[in-house]
Amino acid sequence: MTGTVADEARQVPAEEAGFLRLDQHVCFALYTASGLMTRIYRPLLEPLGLTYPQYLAMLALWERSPSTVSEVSERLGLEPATLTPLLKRLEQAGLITRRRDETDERRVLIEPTDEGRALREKAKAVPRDLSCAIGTDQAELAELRRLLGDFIDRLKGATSRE
Amino acid sequence: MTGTVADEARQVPAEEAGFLRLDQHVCFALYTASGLMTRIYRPLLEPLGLTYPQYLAMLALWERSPSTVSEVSERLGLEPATLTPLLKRLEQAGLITRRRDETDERRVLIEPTDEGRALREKAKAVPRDLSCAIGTDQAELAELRRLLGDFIDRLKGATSRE
DNA sequence: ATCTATTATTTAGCGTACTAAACATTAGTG
DNA sequence: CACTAATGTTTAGTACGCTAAATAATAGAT
Repeated sequence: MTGTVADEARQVPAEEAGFLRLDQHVCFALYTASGLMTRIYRPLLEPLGLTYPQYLAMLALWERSPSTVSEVSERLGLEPATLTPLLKRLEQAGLITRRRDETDERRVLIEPTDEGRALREKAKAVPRDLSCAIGTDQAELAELRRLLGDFIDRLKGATSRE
Repeated sequence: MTGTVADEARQVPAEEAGFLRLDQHVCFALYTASGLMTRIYRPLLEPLGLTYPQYLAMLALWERSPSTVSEVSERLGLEPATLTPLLKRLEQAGLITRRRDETDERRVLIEPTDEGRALREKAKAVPRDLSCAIGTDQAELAELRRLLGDFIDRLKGATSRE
């Protein structure tokens, strides 16, 4: 089948190159984990009619609305230019409304519709189904969340300074 | 740790809803960390003329080549349909070659060109610059990588069973 | 040898995700 | 009360990333 990795020296000298190995990259582990995560969410979100980023946006809006595009952008760490088409699709689906703030017409206020709010009830099944699907140890999850939180803070520092 | 609950009641009852909070989602932490990571890589990879996924592909090919599209796909956890256009761009840039395997013409073999191999020398600066940029504790990084590895294994199990 | 099933790659269509630049509104200054 | 600067949103253009379906070649069984 794959022939596995027994003959790894097909290309790499290996004495100096350890740090260019894919497996050494934490970023690759994050990239992989994140991709797998959205892949697992897909079938769980499909009955809600949401993609994974759309689900995140609805989570943010269920917690706090109305919100401006900028607020949602800040919360999710996505550029406004990324959110605008996503929000338009949610509006198209009848889950949110977008309207100019009358007191400051630069802003666009985003708010779930009744239908959008009702969806929240169905969404409650998602975290349950998920933790059931991946059968995860709560303590390990908490530890992972803590480490990721610290790491994210560090990354944010690096992006803002650069 | 609810943290900033000051005005949280704009929308959420909060008694039952803890598990729908954005901050409770490990997937969101992964999503955020992964996004920040590629954002930090961007300026480091720009002088190499690579995007972040292209960098991952080159790492895989520097370790082992020639590889088929499927092998790279398997290694990176990306669908062949995602890789084909990415590889075409790398070919366009003169960094790799794509040719049919003459012994099995179903396969396409991918291999770095001389220029692609030469790029590896310049790439050595990237992990250094990165760890410098985010100034991270090695022990903490190793712990994060270990936890992520376990988590990824669990996720892979979940996707294959579904 | 031909038919079928399998494997491998590509195409088509949708939905993020980014940067840079355009556009619109507001706020501050003379 | 124009003028400029700042703020907020959208558009344009490029590059992932997925699923489903189309295409192509091989391997196995009659």
